Amino acid sequence: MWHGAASDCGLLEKAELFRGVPSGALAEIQASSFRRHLCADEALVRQGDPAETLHIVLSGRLRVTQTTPEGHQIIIRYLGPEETVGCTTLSGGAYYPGTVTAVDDGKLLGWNATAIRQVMVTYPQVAMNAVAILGTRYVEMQTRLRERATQNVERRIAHTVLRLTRQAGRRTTRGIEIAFPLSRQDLAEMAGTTLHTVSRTLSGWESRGIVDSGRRLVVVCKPDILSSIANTPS
Amino acid sequence: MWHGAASDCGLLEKAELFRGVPSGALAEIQASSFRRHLCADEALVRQGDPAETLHIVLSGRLRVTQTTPEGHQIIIRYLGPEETVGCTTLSGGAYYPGTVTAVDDGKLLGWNATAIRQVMVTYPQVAMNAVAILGTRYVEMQTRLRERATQNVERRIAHTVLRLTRQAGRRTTRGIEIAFPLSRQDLAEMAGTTLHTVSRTLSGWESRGIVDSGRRLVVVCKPDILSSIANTPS
DNA sequence: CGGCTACTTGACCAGATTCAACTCTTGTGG
DNA sequence: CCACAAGAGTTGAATCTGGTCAAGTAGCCG
Repeated sequence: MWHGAASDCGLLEKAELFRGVPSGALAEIQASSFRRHLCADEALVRQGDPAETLHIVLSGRLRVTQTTPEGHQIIIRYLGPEETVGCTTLSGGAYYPGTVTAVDDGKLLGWNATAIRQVMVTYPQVAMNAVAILGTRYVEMQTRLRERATQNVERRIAHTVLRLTRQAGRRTTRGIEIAFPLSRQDLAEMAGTTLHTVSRTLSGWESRGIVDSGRRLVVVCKPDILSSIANTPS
Repeated sequence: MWHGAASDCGLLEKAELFRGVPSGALAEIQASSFRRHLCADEALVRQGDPAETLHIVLSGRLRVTQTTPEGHQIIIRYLGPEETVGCTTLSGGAYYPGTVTAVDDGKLLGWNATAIRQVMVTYPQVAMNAVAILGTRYVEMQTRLRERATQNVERRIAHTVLRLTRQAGRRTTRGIEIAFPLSRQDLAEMAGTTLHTVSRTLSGWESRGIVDSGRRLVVVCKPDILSSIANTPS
């Protein structure tokens, strides 16, 4: 669907950062960009490095993580095609707050900090889009923080899985499948729990026929029941 | 210090949203604004209402909260002078994700959605500032989420208190005092715990001479020891 | 003084983490 | 092609942090 669909012109027009920008401008913007290929498990930016580039995803999927000094890791989010990587560069932060790693092989388009900031000043629509992107992510984080503070593990895992189906769900005969490799550990780092608890919870759901999961795979068979779990007060 | 210092001209020049904007532009921007007074405990915007206005704080302090359908509340942040209220309006969200209430009496300047979006398009610096503000808050939320996921209660409370001293700390003879009324419940809603646990924790610190707290009051006597608590792996 | 709100503290309990042992997949190299 | 190592997942048992319940004290305002 996404893969290979991007011809050489029109790479930018669908990107969330460049929506609504006139195509003449897009050509000029693209002229200042560079291409980047990324293999699975390769890091694009590292936590703590100076924030010097911004990328948009053309194909593939990336994972954004943060690691504490003690070595605990959490997953901030996954990014797919059309999305923006390295927002810190947009907002003028000095260092990347997290690490971005490829989950699949993928292609990206990149700009350095000064180039993209110049683009924002020249084309206000890009700046407006940037505001919208960051605003959305900010609210998303608020929601997750609230979930973490007020819900028990099962509900949080349910929410996490549902969010992922919305973001990267693929219809199959068995149900909605999360379209990239996702381990118990990954889910745990998103929901703020341990892989053991995730495993137990998925096992429970599996015995009730709500999900069908395997090695690095989750398929939601009964999304409605999962939503009701996600929304039932503990 | 802040109170009353703002004369009629130059209200905007210090606001985080309008930094670096030429003063001619500021006058024009201010012309499209309206004033608003707010009494303690009065709500400025309500969670779920259409996002129609943006404000900046001239004086006083505000609290941003989110409430779940079940009635659990969390505190997203406190806002003081120069800060921006209702960022959702900037980023084009349809509804306010949280409720903003006055902690003290205060004065604000407001714009409606179309006016402020027009300002951003006309003066790219404002849009750039908006990107910076949202970027900072986004990273802040990431940090809190990570804390919530990886640290025990005591560390989280310590971090919360330290953040508040940085944001609204006032030097006194006893130590650094948080300069607005702050109950155990408030701290609990920020650190993601219960007022009981906050109370117990503060009692413990008090007996060690680290803090000195009373009814809706927290004074940090030994900030260095508190930092070490905040940064010691559990 | 009485009523209200904020705060404190003890006892108990439970959800979730930790520890530990084991199984199932998958991929690799002899 | 099979063996085996490494990675991923499962599950039971013990433990414990922090929440819940309950009862009481202290400060504030009309």
